[in-house]
Amino acid sequence: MNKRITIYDLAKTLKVSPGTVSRSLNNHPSISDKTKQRVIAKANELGYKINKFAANLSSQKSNTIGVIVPKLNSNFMSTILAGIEKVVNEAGYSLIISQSLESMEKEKINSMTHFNSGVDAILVSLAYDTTDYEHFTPFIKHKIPLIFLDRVPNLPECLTLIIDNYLAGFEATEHLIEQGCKNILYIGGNRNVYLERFKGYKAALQKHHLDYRFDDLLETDLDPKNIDEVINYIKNQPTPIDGLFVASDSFAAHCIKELKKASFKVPEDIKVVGFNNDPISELISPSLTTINYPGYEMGVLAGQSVINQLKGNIDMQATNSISLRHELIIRESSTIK
Amino acid sequence: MNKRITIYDLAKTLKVSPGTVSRSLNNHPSISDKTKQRVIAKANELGYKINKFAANLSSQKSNTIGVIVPKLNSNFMSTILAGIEKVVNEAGYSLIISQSLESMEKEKINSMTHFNSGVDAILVSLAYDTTDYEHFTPFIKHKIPLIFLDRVPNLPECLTLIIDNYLAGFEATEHLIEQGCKNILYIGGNRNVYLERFKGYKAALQKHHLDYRFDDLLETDLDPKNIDEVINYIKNQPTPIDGLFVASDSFAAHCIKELKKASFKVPEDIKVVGFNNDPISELISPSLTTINYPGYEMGVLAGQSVINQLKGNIDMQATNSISLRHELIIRESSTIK
DNA sequence: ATGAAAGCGCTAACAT
DNA sequence: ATGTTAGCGCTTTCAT
Repeated sequence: MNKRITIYDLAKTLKVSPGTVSRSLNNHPSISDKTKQRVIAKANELGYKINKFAANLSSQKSNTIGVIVPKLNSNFMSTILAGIEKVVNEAGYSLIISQSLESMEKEKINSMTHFNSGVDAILVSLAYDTTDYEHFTPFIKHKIPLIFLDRVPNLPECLTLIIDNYLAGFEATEHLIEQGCKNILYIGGNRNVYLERFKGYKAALQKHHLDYRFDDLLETDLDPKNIDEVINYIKNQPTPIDGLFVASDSFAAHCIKELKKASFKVPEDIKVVGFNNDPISELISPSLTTINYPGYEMGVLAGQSVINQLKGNIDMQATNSISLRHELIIRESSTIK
Repeated sequence: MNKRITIYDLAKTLKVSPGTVSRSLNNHPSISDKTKQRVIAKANELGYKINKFAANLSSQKSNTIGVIVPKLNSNFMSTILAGIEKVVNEAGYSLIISQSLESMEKEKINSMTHFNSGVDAILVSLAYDTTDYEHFTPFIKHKIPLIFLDRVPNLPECLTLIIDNYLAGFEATEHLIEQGCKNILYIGGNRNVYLERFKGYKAALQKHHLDYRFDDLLETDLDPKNIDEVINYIKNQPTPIDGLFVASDSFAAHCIKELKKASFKVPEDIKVVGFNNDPISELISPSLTTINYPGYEMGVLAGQSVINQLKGNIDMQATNSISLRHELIIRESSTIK
């Protein structure tokens, strides 16, 4: 194995100083074009490869951005990640991705790891579980850009990217009401984004003088294995439920499937609205009315924001919370022709 | 800002050498328990944090594993990634993930980046586009573990994780034949895994003395926007097509939807088999017969393999290709009760 | 069991 | 425009 070429080797063969080599390779303005060419040519010739370990140590930067998401294998999250990766990759950064698996403990460990690895910035979508934010203070103290997306905390120091979950929940619910539903059930969590959606749901019902319905049972984690409980609950209501606002498309799709099995007709007996505009929503039948959540755009925006902060392009003090536009997409599951 | 504590600070306050501190922190056997305790206690007290940049430079390892996938936002890939992340995270490694966006050029750049960043190992699923593998030779030359999954090249030096796409294609097609299909169309690519599936399809038809059908048109990249071409093709066949083997569930779901719109009956007129066992497959109606592709398991196995190689646990010379078990899952889209 | 010290390869401040 | 040099903070070999 031919040993690795360093800038010292280049310096020696080119009869210049290591500093000149370093600057040439980094396209430093104070080096003459001629020298730069020479250095670069020789570097290619000898197959020089930078040693990032040394560069990182010296500059105390890693050109690396950390990401912590609840889970990788969800259409929504992987779409966001795709957007982030595209933007930061183009800007010359790499992404270190870890998942909290919805556990605050793991989130803590992951953020420690990221901090220790010396990420230049970090993007986080919180675990469902997360109740305190102590584990992010190292980033804040060291002025490492910290951006939250989708599932965000109340930390005034950080940029957060969200949609208006409250309003989205309100619109979804009001749409059901407008379609004639009188007895609408919310299925989803009651924290963070889910809490906001729930609040929007309640507000819409109140506005229209309807009772809201929520059962602990239905603070499901939206895992398909809990579908039976939900269906049983629906079956056993004295006043029949005629509308469902489900906080995720995937779970909504499972609901529709099981409701059909249980001989409910969707949308005739029960109208359903989901959330996210997951690809699944337009493929099931009836196709699912849902809230479009611009995940890819959010990822792109997150990427751009973090790059801006790293480049010092923008004074982020001003904007510390950006809300993306959502949209109600009306399909068959909530409308009768 | 209180400046960062180093091992020198610890050494000074503890009146030991930096070497002792370093060894204590790394749980080196030749340090007495007592000293270790003292060092660790003081480290916690002063809030010592390791500087990975320095540690990496010194040890020339990063505790980092690179991953290149065609795209992040596919259910299949993100499921694999979830499996990988879980395993390597537990083993103390971080994942640097990048996407080639199905372009060999970007794959090249990404692999250079990973190489330069000093990843300890790299996992790759090839771009559809990739025809040569030069860009992986640096890893091989430097004996950096290189593992391919799903979309793999013919490189005898590397471990590859796959399923038997040929056999899966064969079984999917033979299942359609057994259900009475005489005129079966393949929809998918004709490279790499898709080529294998296509070959399996052809073999099944040959075995049963049927003609195979394949049109350039239908070397679609399985993007929903191409669905119209496919449907038109099907409509315009002199002998009606009665079976569809589609190389992805998501595209199969779109096919079914559009076929229904065009008043074809699935499965009565046309039977359909997909590929992957995407969550979508059991939610559409009719539910989709498909090949179960154990993505999460493949991710876990990839993670374990790479950890084993890094720890030198296993002699991987012997096994350089592992094939996971797939499974035909028969649902409504291909069977008439 | 511990200490001393030589790197690891690059960056950047300072000097020329 | 280029050279010099002092780190960056840790690991690890060699000595004790």
